[in-house]
Amino acid sequence: MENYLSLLRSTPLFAGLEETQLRLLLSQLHAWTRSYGRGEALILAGQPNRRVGVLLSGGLEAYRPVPGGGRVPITHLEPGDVFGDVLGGSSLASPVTVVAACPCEALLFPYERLLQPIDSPAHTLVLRNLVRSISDKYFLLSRRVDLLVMKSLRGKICAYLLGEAERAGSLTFTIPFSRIQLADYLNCDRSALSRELSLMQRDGLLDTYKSSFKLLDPDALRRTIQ
Amino acid sequence: MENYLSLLRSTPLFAGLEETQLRLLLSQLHAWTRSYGRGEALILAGQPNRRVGVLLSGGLEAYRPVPGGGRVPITHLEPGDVFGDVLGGSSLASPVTVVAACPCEALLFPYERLLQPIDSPAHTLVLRNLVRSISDKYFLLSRRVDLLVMKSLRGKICAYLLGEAERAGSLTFTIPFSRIQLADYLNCDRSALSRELSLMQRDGLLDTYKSSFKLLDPDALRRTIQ
DNA sequence: AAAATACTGTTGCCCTTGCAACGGAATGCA
DNA sequence: TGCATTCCGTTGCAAGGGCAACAGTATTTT
Repeated sequence: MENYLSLLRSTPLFAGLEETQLRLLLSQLHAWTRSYGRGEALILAGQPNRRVGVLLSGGLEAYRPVPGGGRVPITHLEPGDVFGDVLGGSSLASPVTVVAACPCEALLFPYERLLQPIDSPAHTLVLRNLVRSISDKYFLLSRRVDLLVMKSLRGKICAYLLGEAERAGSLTFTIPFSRIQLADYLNCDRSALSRELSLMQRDGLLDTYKSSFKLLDPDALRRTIQ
Repeated sequence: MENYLSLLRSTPLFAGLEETQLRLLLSQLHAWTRSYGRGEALILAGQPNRRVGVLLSGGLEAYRPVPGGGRVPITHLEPGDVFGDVLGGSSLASPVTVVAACPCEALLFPYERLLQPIDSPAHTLVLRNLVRSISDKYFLLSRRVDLLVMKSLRGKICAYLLGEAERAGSLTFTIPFSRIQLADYLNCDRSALSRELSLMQRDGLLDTYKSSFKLLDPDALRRTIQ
């Protein structure tokens, strides 16, 4: 854990803490670290989750299993990202599953510790950070809804790609999805996605090869989603 | 505001506070009350929002405007419900609009006040309540996603009605939507919704008149969503 | 290197569902 | 009471897109 103090201080949850503050807080929170193998679940949908975690190394995938075997990808998690925070306090079953995309290490601590009566400025700060972190997750999910409610497949694709371009700050970018994953993300059929991407290339809207995209006419894309 | 102290003490945000604590906290938070006329917006999508509100009387509608003129209903708010909490801290534009469904009164206070360094147990408690409140909103949105990703219209309807039946604790219940609103909520065409409901009645799955529903074969509904 | 597996593009079929138009019922306004 | 408006169910039409099957390429395994 010592090796990760500087990483932790740059995470959304522990931002703003001095190293000594952080060290003390971690012991107060009864935090520990654990390793996970590829494919191992850190949070399992359908089961309550009473811990907060911060990813220290590796990568995680968060998705929502849907009845019928499908899955709705939520997000990728990278070192420094927080997970389990949204489930806090509630003893309800988690709606999401979080699995290790590769061998990982994570910092964990019981959620109650965070919500216990507060006795230090550091604790206060972290609680405020927690609020921010959960809000961010809400916004992320909210953006998913934007895609899901688009009436046409092309609309979904346009909205998604424009968002990615904006995030990348460039019209040429790489998405973190394979075709299959992207189809899951957009909640559409894989072959239909391939077909529509082909048509969009034919229409001169974009170029794509594997996970690389180049938007040739972003204004046209914007028009199709109005 | 005095009239509403007991209501406030029963809200998710102020639960657990003594009356004197609450009175003091409200002044520390610089809280005030305001009235809104029917149709007036309390939060406007696209604009930042720096306040938290608690509805004291009347009713609110929260929805997400989507490019193209449509809207995605999020939830109804009733007295005691909190709004604006998810936007907290962030100065980003709000993704949701909250409007008064009828003449309303609301308690309001600046978000920063909540997040300022904490000096009282009451403040701590409210902050913990805030975390819970935001989490609940996340779960609510998450349930929306469950409906939106269903592949067939009948699946959406089944999932929605089963959820409402569970909430009501009965197979006979009334939904808080008109047909048009329900179509918006399920993100489908109104006439297609009417058609499918007719077919489901023909199939002996349910009875419906206006906003009243009676599920005749809940197991069959469960099977269709698998 | 060969074989097996996974990923992606292509295409035909056809069902679901969005769309538009219409009529009747209900509600609100004058 | 009469008129205007809104809401809801019905239906014909067209097409968007899900589904399945197949082929080609990339990747992994033995």
